[in-house]
Amino acid sequence: MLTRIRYPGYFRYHFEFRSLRVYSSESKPPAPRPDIFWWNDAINSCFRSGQVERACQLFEEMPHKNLVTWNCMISGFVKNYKMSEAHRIFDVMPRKNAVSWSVLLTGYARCGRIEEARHLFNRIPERNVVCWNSMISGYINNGKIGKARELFDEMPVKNSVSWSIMISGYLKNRLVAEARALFDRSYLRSTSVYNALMSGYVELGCFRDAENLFHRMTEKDVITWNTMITCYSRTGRMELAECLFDKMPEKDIISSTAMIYGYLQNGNVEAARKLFKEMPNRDIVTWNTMMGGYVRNGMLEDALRLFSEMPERDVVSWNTILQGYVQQNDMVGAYCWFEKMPQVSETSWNTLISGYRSEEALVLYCRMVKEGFRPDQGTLSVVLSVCGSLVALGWGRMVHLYAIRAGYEHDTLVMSSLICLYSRCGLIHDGVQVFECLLKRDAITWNAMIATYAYHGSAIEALKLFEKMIQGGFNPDHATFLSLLLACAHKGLVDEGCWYFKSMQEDWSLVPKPEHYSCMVDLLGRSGFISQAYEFANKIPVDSQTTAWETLLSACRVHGNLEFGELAAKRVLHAQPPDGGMYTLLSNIYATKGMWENAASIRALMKDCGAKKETGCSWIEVKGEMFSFVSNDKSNHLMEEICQELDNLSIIIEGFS
DNA sequence: ATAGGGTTAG
Repeated sequence: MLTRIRYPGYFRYHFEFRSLRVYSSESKPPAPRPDIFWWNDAINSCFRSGQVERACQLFEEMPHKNLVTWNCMISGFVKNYKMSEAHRIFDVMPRKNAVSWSVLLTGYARCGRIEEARHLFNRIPERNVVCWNSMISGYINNGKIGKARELFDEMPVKNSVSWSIMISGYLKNRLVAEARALFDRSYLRSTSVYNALMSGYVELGCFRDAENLFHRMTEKDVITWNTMITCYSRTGRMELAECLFDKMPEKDIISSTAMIYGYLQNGNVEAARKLFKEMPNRDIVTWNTMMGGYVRNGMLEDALRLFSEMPERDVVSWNTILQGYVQQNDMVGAYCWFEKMPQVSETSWNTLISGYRSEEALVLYCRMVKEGFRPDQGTLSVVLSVCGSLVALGWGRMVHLYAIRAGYEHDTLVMSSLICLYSRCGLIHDGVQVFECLLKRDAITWNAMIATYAYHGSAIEALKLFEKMIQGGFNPDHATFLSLLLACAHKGLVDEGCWYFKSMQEDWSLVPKPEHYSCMVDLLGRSGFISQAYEFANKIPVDSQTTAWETLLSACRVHGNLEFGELAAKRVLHAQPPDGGMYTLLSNIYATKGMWENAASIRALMKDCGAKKETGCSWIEVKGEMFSFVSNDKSNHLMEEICQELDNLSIIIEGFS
């Protein structure tokens, strides 16, 4: 039950919204003549909503300007990525203070022009703490942690913000030991310094450290509580999140949104919906969270309803719905939606491309470049994974070259996708080479390499690499354990698999997802532990059980287990639409037991409900062109030669075995 | 009251 909730963020937003409405009208400011504060406020509002021209117009019109007015102009231009205008104002302003310098400096740092920022810093006549903090933060955001530390040690007076910046800087670079050491010798420990360390721990997956810190803190503010709630909700531990949520003295919009996110992540749509409805005020992120949850839970209709109800939408809202269409495999719908979007971002393109598992994805990628968008890490990663599922090695290598040229040679996301591509194409060694050459690694790259070994049946290599990952101080996540379980399943390492399944929960506080349970069903089923596998399948939330039952059914087929085979089949065949492959499996189980009548009746049933076994299809890329083949397909004019070559290959392969 | 640095939700 929610009691009083305060939503300061909302009120601020609402106020800004009303201000915008007033200032965006073409009419002159109302009488009596507004004072200088009014003008400055108006200029800020215009800049915040991207109305740069209007802000300049007000600046020209205002009768008297003060130092703050000039600083507002610099800040406004910086916010709108207009550095040359910002610098021009800075040059011509009659008087400057520390604010003027630090605003401009921060602007340059945010554009990646860190040298220019440093040049400005050197010229500041009287530097205060904020100037120093701005420069240090600039270095950190540009990946220069060493420079940041140098300056940090040099600065004559530090405040608690300085410590926060430096500690979270180390954590952004995964340097946990350095962050901890700095925290230990920090003499100014405000709540926000604790918060910086705690949120860094959460970000890196050091949940135990975050928890310990949380319990040690005597003065907690809203951010402290929210950070810990986020930690629990991201890791699916909703009972703990609920406990904190109920206990915290003052909830805000962020607390509720974090809870909603957690509920949705766990598929608990009802709890999320309830909380969402109870919230007296929402800002736009809350709506997007709720919508994203609907989409992830396959409820596009509900997401669309919310989309139409929400008072204001941003590009994330549009992208979320786009993701919904893509997830439902409705690419016609996705494309129509994409065309309707008032504004698209790189993410929109990436989402659309990711939906196409065919050459169309590559065509779209070309169009994206042609329309002036710069492929980012997400794009390259998506395109590489499409190449992977097409086993289009030629295309993949081309994208690899582009990635190097565009400066993504050491990007962990892009390189991980490349490793996966090579893995899909069977070139494990090429993947290893990419992995070895990386300047830095993260959980994603480790996962990619572990998955490679897992998929190729090199279970021992996968498990060894996992050990190295842990020794390197990286925290495994859901994907890591999925690969490990898969590796164990392939090799029939039942004990090891069970051990990892336990460890992921007990040592790493990860709540298994349906796919982990499915993997356990596979692991146990393949090795003939059919009844244990059955128990695992029953632990999966009903909506996500189907795959597990399919897995169990095929295990029953292998081990000729009729009793559980029928049980599993019953569950699978309830699923819509009817799946021909499953009927075939069950019928085969009957057949191997000599129960021909049952087998025949299943075949008849299959015919009745119109289920067909999906036709198998394979394809190959030759010199950039894709050729696909289905059974009994004679359309390729080289079919005779192809069959001849296949015969030759079969002879060679048999010679090996 | 209006301008600058850090930590929390998609």
